[in-house]
Amino acid sequence: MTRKQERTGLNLDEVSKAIIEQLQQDGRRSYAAIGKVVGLSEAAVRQRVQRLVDSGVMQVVAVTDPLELGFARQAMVGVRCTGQLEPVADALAELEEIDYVVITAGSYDLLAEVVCESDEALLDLISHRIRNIPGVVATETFMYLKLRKQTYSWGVR
Amino acid sequence: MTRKQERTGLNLDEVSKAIIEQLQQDGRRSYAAIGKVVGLSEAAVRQRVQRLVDSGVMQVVAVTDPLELGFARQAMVGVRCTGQLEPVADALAELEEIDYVVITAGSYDLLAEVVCESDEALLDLISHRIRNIPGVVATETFMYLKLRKQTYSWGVR
DNA sequence: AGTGAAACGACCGTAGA
DNA sequence: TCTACGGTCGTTTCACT
Repeated sequence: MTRKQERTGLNLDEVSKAIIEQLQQDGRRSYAAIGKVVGLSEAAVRQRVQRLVDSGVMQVVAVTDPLELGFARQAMVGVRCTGQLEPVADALAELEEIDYVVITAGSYDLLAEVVCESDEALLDLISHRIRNIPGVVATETFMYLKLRKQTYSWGVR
Repeated sequence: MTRKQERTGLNLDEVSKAIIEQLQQDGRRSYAAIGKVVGLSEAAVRQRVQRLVDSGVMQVVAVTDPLELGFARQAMVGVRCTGQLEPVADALAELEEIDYVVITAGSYDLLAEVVCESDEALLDLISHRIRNIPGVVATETFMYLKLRKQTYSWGVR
């Protein structure tokens, strides 16, 4: 029941939401410490986290700041295509400088976020590798000037 | 020295990269287990992780799947403005349905990613709350049809 | 799904190089 | 910035509900 709810995204209970919230604040917080906050034993918290991860609702991962790692150029690239969109999305997804690919409805067929070391690397990526993908007919690039908000707290708020 | 390198994003050493890689695979992996892989003691790994987090290079957090949590509508919204961009970015950042705000150079001044439960919630957000922000003159919405790639592995690849 | 208890392993502070 | 070490706390397993 709760399994089903978690798998289908409906009505995750308050305790699991509270657990997710704790791990959004600090992914290494101990199960025991979380248990004290949410009112559950350590083992119960661990089992719930396990279920949340196994069912694909949540994962605990390291996220890094591209700027701090020397990736000074970021941009969103809007892509217009002919024909099927999935093969183009797949080709974009294979490029290591692209961390995000989504098929959209709107004046672009796909959006891809790119992370590069330099303008030259960005130019090479967009001009040669992206625009040479079969089916791509046009791209438009939105250079990032300043990232203002980035939160991973979906569904808890 | 290495501190400075980490803070400025230049030449994070191979060991720290390996530690980040381990934590990208599993943010809860123990320091001791990471130490075995990267060839360092538990305490050394702990100290390096601490430094990476303190310096803002990395954080370990829970990330959730909006679809699994019942947020069925996602979109990227391109925003055109008059005047200063920062106040508009700030206003967008305050909206809880918006998880990502970036100031860009291109045919939009800002891009914002929105996560909503339903079409009605999305309409209310865009039509009333976003478009009523002072300085916003136009928006364009790209509804997400399918998320194809999302990676947090910047800088390790 | 949850608790409690005991053995084990991880974490943390500190000292020393 | 690393290792070594001891005390404390967290995790794991299991029996039980």
